[in-house]
Amino acid sequence: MQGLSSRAHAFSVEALVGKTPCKRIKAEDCKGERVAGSRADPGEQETTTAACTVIGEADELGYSRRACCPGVLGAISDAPKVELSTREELKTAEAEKCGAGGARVELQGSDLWNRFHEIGTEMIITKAGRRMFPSVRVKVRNLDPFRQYYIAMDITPVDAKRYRYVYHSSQWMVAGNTDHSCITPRLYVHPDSPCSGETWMRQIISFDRVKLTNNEMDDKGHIILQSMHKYRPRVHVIEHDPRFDLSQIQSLPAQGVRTFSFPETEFTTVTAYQNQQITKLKIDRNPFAKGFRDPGRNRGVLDGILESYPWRGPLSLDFKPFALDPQNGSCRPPSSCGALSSPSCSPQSFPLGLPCSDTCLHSMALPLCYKMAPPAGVASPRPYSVPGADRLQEPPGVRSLSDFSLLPSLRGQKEPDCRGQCFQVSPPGVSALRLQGLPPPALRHAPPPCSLYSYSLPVPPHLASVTRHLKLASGVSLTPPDGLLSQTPWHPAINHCL
Amino acid sequence: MQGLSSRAHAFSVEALVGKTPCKRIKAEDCKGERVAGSRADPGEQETTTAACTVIGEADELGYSRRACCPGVLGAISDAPKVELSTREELKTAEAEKCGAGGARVELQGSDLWNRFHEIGTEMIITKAGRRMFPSVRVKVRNLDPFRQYYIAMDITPVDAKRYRYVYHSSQWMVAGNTDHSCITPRLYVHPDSPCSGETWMRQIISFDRVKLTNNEMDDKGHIILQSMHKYRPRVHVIEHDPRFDLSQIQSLPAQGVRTFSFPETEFTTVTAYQNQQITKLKIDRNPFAKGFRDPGRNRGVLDGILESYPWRGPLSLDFKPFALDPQNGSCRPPSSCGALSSPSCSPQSFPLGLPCSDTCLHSMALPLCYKMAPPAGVASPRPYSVPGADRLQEPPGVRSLSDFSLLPSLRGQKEPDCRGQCFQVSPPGVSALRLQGLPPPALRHAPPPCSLYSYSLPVPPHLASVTRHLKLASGVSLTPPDGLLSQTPWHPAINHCL
DNA sequence: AGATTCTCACCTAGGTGGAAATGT
DNA sequence: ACATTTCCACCTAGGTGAGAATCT
Repeated sequence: MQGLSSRAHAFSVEALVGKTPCKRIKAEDCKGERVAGSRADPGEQETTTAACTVIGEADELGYSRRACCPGVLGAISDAPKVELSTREELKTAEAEKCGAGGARVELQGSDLWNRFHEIGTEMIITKAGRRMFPSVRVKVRNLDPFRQYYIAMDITPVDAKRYRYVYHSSQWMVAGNTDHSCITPRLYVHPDSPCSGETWMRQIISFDRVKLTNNEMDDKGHIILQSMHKYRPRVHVIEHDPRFDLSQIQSLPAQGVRTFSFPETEFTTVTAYQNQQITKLKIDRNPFAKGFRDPGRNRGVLDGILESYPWRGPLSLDFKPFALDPQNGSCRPPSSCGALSSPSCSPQSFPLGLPCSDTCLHSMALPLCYKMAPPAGVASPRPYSVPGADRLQEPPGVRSLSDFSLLPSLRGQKEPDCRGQCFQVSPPGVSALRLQGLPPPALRHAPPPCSLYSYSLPVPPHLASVTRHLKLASGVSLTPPDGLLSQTPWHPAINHCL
Repeated sequence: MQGLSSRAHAFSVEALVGKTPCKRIKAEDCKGERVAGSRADPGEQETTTAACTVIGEADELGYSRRACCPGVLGAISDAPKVELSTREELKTAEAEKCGAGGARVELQGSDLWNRFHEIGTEMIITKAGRRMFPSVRVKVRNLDPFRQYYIAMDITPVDAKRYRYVYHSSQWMVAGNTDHSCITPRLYVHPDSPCSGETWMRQIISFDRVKLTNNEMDDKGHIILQSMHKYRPRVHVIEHDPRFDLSQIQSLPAQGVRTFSFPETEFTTVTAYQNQQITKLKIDRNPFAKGFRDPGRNRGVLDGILESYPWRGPLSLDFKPFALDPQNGSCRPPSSCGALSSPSCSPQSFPLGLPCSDTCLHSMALPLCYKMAPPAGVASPRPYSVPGADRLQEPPGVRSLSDFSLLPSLRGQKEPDCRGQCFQVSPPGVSALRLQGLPPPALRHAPPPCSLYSYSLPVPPHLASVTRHLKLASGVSLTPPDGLLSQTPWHPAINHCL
């Protein structure tokens, strides 16, 4: 708890008691203003949720025709409201097919979105721009493999209300009205655009790099939102008409656009987190917030040394072959590995039995592998995160070996969007390759399931630095502590004494 | 010198004596095999060099028709040879116009390329893939603004020889023959492709993220080369025919391709640097090798403390508004600032008069500005590096205010290629914005030339860690040293005592 | 003996929430 | 009172050459 903001800590007591599902104002239908669309129907797709709004195909009215006042396009405060069902029900909702043979978009990571949604998702907005967490990731189906498409995202207001968080009751309350009508929502075109339907469908399309800002004068292309308002992202699939140059596309064309939104991606914009449960979940799941996870905070040097000690003897954890889902802050075994642990957890969460963030182990099942020297031929490639790696339940046929028959071409990676798939987990080339449909041979040729890459146990930098520079200053090599800290402490060659 | 490899140090003595221009085997003309092309003519374009080879326009023979044996396409060992002239002469060479109204490609950073070329450029290749340094960056002119183009790069053998570096004479000698004819060179398509001529021409097109590998089984899309061979990169401008889907382009189309190469970008592949002068120049200029620059290496804690002391009193250097050219490892003032220094240099290079890497100050002219609190409205945006920022002599009209009249659209940035311009210097959004042609308001509204963003003086991590964690361990705040180290040591609020 | 691979310390670059400071 | 901004420690991610180990 010490990692949470003192304000939230002081005022949001009720939020801490049990599951206390935040009494949210409302959860809306996906139905937009003048566009055809209907609420998502539950289906069998395990972890995806989609609500569909069609522009262009089912309704020839173009977005751009209404762009004079697009700010309220998504405002659906007067539309029929639907109370959110439980997480389990939402999890099985499925994207409705939009027109015969039309594109189908499935939200990836809906588990995580739903965990936030239950509490009441908040997104920080800053003047400089802040990424979303979770970010919007989708899978698209039913595209024409040979057509070119743009895929884009925007964020529309859920209503015309301003909200205020009441700490005493852990609730968001309406605090006033807002006129969004003069604000043109910015369209974020996915950097891979344009791209063939085949390529889009082969990858997870990620909007990781979208940034939100409250700076109305923003010139960096970020999505401009107002703080303390409710919004929902939308994903647009835009057929590329070769007659027009859409490379500078700034608003949706009048035709050939299919729009999708997902109720669980609704969020409230804030400049500082209001609900402490949100803070906690963000810290637990966002890899970049790892520094705020409980066990590691504010420790002294001695604590650090103790925690860094290789308690399990001369072995280091081998996580590399596991697909790390950065959106979850956790990793999963690529095949049939059993056992337990996560690089997200501090070392002492295992044998020392110290407390670990509540969410940090919940989905983890990693083996404690003994360190093995990586074979020369496969040491360098980093983990290969298969599209849908956070979806263990992905239908196996989705990515058959035949998908890998294409030769890799050197299409420059549009990174580090990683073509939407890996978010700085796999190296750029790996994802580019994936885009091209060719897996590393290590995967094509049945990789040993629990092997072989040494995971760099996060050496607390203070320890490394302290020991290293005490050494430097004194001219004396403090071999034992340095040994404790190195990734391969028993390796005779690593103590470079200066 | 202590940073250099012991082998090079031991054997390459001759290379250390004065300028000793490496007696290179040969420097070749740009003329390729069966394609029209001619050598670059010197011109008035200050720092760019280009040799041009045309495929498609002037010669309808397509690359792909000869792709059965493309490995030797670029082999020009039998072509007329031209001794390289001095750096100054090369600097003024200009890209020849390829056909009436045809594209013109200019190499950016030819200064740096030439410095390497004089010595004999080496590029490390590894199994995992290694970036090039310098990387290929070009500016394209004379495109049809309204047409779509792909821009791609490949690397072709200069000859069919294998080389060996003779340390005693600091020379590369032929060590055997090689048959490249069976190897299809991989085509790296710039990630921004396809793009309108207008957009291509507005940016510097960078191939920063290209990686070279010696792994013939590479599946990550890197360019596969053989070690100890000579190569030269080529840049291709490919007209996009909307009738064909080039999104999976793997080899050059038969028509509509213009190919350019630059003599000074020739290099020899190595797995470890052979010529110590190359090592030194790489370390001096590549920001990622900063850790190997002389002054900072292998210092004790006391040295570090001394060096970190703000000798010029309570002021911190303000570098942020200066365009940092990562390819040069140096920065330049955006306007008329005088004075001197570079973030590449350790602080003590100024008042202490300690030795500094020879190249690290040579082009620098930075003012010592007193720290000013950044105005709230402009603090967040990072420095705005204008295309051609490493070209002070860029014709001013190249980027007039009228270029900035476009509205920024939210085209997702294809980063961190930074659309070729900034290489992780400016934030992605800034470069995206730049792409869209709209500068930050701070620039539109006449920014004070020498102001205002605090540059994070590189606090030696050992010092920060030592003081921080001694504090943590003892519970005592070591205010003075911490004050010395913090970015704003005189600010009362930054000493967070834990 | 020479070429290659591997691990490392040390960088760049930038994404987190906390907490103090600052608006409003 | 509360919203916002700023700065910071602490992360992730990954690009360097050095140097030892290993391969050929």
